[in-house]
Amino acid sequence: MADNVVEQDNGSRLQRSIISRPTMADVARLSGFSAMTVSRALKDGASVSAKTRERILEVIEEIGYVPDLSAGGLSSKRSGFVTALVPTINNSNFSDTACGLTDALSKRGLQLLLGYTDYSAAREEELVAAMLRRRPEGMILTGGFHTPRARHLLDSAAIPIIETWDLPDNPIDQVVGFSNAEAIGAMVRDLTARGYRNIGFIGGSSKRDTRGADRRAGYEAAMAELGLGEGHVITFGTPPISMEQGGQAIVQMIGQWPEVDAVICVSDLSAFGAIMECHRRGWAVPGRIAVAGFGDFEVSRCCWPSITTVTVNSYDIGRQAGELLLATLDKIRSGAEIRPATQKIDFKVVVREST
Amino acid sequence: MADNVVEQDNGSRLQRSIISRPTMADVARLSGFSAMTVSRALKDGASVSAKTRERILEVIEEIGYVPDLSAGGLSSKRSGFVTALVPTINNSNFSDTACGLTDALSKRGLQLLLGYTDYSAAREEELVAAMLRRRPEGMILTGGFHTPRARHLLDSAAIPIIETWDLPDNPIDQVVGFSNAEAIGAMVRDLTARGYRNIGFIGGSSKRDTRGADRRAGYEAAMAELGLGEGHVITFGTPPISMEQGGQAIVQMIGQWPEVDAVICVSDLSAFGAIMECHRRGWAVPGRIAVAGFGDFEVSRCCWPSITTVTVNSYDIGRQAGELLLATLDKIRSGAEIRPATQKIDFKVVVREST
DNA sequence: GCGACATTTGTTACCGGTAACATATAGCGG
DNA sequence: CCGCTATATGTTACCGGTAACAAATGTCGC
Repeated sequence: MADNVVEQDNGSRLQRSIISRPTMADVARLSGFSAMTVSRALKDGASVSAKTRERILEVIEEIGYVPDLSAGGLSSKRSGFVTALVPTINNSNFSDTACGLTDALSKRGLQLLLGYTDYSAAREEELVAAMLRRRPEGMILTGGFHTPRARHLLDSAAIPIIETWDLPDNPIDQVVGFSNAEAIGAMVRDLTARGYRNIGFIGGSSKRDTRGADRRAGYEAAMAELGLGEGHVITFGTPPISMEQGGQAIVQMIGQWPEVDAVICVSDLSAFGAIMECHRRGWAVPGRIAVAGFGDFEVSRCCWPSITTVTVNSYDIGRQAGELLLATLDKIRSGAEIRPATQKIDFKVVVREST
Repeated sequence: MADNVVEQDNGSRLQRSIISRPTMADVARLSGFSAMTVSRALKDGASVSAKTRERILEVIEEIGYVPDLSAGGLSSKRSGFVTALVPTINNSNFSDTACGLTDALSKRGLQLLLGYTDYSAAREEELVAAMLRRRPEGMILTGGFHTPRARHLLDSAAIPIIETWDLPDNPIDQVVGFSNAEAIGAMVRDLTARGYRNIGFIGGSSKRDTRGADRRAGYEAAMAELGLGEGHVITFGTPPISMEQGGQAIVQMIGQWPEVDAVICVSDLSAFGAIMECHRRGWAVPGRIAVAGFGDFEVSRCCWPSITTVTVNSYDIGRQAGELLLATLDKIRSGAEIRPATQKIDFKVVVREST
């Protein structure tokens, strides 16, 4: 695919505007007030007469002044943003969480700066270091596993940290999450109650996806607890989880353990891939084999058969984390006592056609 | 769902560290060098003796100094980041573009700051304003439609702007995209070549998704050109496009025009929803009706029947936009002439089982 | 019309770095 | 061992705002 480059003729915007952008001093000079008054006019709640503010805003509009937040932040020691790190942005669970965060934080004028770690603790470490250089007022992380250096950086950052989507054994600070192991345990119990006895599990082979690993552990624990044997686990490659992996895994599962009558997949995406592969091969779902997923993705609601899954209010994880962060910032400012706490988020097994 | 709050007992990290973070001056004092030398030690390519740098890095490590980029940027007039605005992050097309951008930009140490507009020009305007206050070195936009105020802000920003995923009639600056109308035209021709004659189109009713509107226009143009009549269009609600909407739309399509033998959907997501609804109702795809989508999402490759679609290298849009931005920044710095250009990205109709 | 107080505006210093220029030190050929 | 150049380091000013305090102006009751 050779690229097709077409010249345009709209002049050169950039060369026209070599002159540097107007600053607050320019506004001050042109309006006849001091820079400080201009600064106040832009901040609501400051004491500036209506007339003055009006005049200043006029000048601002006229010369197209745009305040520089990094200069302001340098002086006021408030950067005005919060960082969130998620494994991947292309996953409705995490993007919903990001939306919840944005909504909660924007109420107080805080911006969200998003980074994605690609499920890699090393990249998380890099991002933590890179983000801290911009002095976020708080940080939201996904999961409880971090490199020692990342943890050290976070520990000395002196800003509120919230870990989400998990219940870490040794939390840094605050937590908004749930137990992935328990959630899968609930799914195992639900399948058992419906009469399935030979329940398998399909998940990633890597430990990079720690929530995936927790889910597998939850499966194994529940199987043992219910006296259903050691279980049958098929693993596939590294995250992010793909649909295709689910398809391959279920073929392997049935090949290896034909007696398996139900499979729990680490994610709806792999469950979907598994179900589609079953269609292709003429294996009825749930007649020949039942399939359940995790995460309540849109595809599970919409596909046929619709997929039994564990639903978690992803948006709410973000919203609650955002609100907790705001509350913590308030406490820091007011000098109130900060008590690290864990907010547990509820999950629920949603039974659909696939089981 | 009541939230379950559990107190923890890990001490209060935040209250311990009220003391302000170390600055470059602290490093300077402790290492016995001047702040400027510390600054140079942290910048590669600067003339600092190996011994000095080593000593300085030692101190930095010891006291946990983290440089403040906003202070540095204020002085050097280089913020070190670029902003990209996408309609939504929860769409593999745009998130792939974001990955391509990240990869291209990180080669030169630029960070990507992502914002999502929710397909709203008003929110785009807000984001443009908010982002410009942080002085990005460039900005990547999705599509060519912006509010007048957003356009004005961008025009006076004096930074390179790249519009993507579209070929705007009146571009701001540089463009990396393709014609959505042409792409759908190619799909109409492909279906025609396969013998389909009554081709319908399913898309959003809102103009917010301008790429969606372009695709519809491309459909209508191609139908007229091929003498296939005015076509049959069913619209559903506002973006983001959901799978469910596709399911509802195809039922309406068949109800209204039973003679339709093929449907093009504005996105693979709605195509998928449509196909699943057909399954449910026992309408064979493509026997009773053929269904095509747009965007080559994973679900189309994996589902059964797999979905005929238009594939665009989303990652490459990002990568190329990133590289173009870097090249433009170089030109600005070297004073070379900047010629706004449009880089056309290729698209391709991928025929699969659903047609 | 005066003093007490509230409101509005100005001044100065500083946030934490880096550019630009000045100066000190090292390396090196003759 | 000198003088020249290259390299290493220091000094000063400034980037664009805001905090903190000072000063001026306005308001109001008596």
